[in-house]
Amino acid sequence: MSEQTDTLSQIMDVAQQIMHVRGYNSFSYANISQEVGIKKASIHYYFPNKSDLVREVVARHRRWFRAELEKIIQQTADPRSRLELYARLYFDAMENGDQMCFCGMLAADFPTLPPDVRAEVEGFFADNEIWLTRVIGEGKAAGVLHVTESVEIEAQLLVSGIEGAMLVARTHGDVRRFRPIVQRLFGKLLA
Amino acid sequence: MSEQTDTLSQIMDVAQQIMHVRGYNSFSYANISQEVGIKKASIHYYFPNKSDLVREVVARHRRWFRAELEKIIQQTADPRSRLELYARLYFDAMENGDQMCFCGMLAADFPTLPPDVRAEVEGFFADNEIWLTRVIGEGKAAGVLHVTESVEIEAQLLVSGIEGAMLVARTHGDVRRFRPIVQRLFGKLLA
DNA sequence: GTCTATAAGATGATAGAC
DNA sequence: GTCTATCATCTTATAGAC
Repeated sequence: MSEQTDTLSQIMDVAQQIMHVRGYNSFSYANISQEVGIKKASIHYYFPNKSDLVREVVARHRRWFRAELEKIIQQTADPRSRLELYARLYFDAMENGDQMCFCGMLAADFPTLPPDVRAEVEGFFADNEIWLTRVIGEGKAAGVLHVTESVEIEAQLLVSGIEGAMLVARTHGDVRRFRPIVQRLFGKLLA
Repeated sequence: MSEQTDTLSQIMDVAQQIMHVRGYNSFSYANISQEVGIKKASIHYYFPNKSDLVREVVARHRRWFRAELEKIIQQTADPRSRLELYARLYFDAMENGDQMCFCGMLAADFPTLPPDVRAEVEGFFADNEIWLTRVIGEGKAAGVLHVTESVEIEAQLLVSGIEGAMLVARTHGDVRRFRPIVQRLFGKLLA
C-alpha cells in the first residue's frame, strides 16, 4: 500500500516544487536530476521534452484543485460557507509555506510558455472563475450575498485579488499580508 | 533639443521593453545587442553586469511613476478624482499595449532577482500603497469615500487587485477583461 | 566607445551502451 | 530504465586591440 513513490511521480513533484518558486524559465533538468538522484538523460526517458513535463505537472495540479472545489460543494450547500472554504484553500496554502499560487507563477511566464502549457494555465483560472460564478450566482439568487452587478465580474475580481495579493505580499517578504487583504476582498461580498 | 537618444538610454529602453514581456530570467544581453545594434561587449561598458542594468531600469521606472502620482496630486484635490486618475494610469498603460505591470512582472521573478533589484521592486509597490493610503485616508476624513475598516488594507487591496487583474487577464489573452474588474474594485470604495 | 575573441558554465536534447 | 558521452546553443562576463 505505502509503496515507495515511483520515479515518474518524483520527477513531477520536484519539477512542480522548483517551478513553484522560480518559475518556468529558471528551473532545469539539472535541478531535477540533483533532487531526484537520477541523471538528466533519464528524465528525458519519462518526458521527452520540457513542455511534456510541465504540461503534465500543470494538468495534475489542475485536477487536484478541481477535486478540492468539488469537495467543498459536497461539504456544504450554503454559498457563504462555500466561499469561506474556497478562501481557506488559499490561506492554508500560504500558511503551508507557499509564497505564490503555482499557476499564478506560470501566468507571469505566460509569453514564454509552450502553447499546450499555456492552455492548462488558462484552464486553471477558468476553473476558478466558473466555480465562483456558480457559487456567487446561487448566493445572489438566495439573497445571502451582497451582489449588485455582474456575477461574472465579481468572480473574476476574487480570483484577481487573490493572485495579486500573493504576488505583492512576496515582494514585501511578508506572507502575513495576504490574509487581511483577502478577507477584505471577500468581506465586501459577505457584508 | 531633439538630439538622438544616447546609447545608454537606448540600452535601458530596450532592456525594459523586453523584460516587461518576458521577465528577468528570459531576457539577455544578446537580445539588447540585436535591438540596439551594438555588440554584447559594448553593453558591459555601460552596465558592468546584469544587475546594474536592471536596477537602473527599475529605479528609473519608479521615479517616472512617482512623478505621475505627484502630477495627480497637483491636478486635483478631490480624493475621488485622484483615485480615478490613478486607475486611469493603469487603464492607459493596458490600452497602450502593455499586458502587465513592469514591476508586477519582476515581482513574479522575485526569488531569482539580485538583492538590489528586489529592493527597487518592493519600493515600487510601497510607493503605490503609501500614496493610496494617503488619498484614501483623506477621502475617509472628508466623508467622500466609503471606508469602513483599515485604510492601509484598502490601499493594499487596490494594488493587489490591479496587479492580479493584469496577471490573470493575460492568460485569457484578453486585456479587455482588465477594465471592468478594476472598475468594480474601485467601485466598492466610491459607492 | 566599440569592436573581436574568448572564456567557463548552463541549457534542452540525442545516440547508444549496459 | 538508467547510464556515459556528446551536441549545439545560449548565458554572463572579461581581455585587449582599435
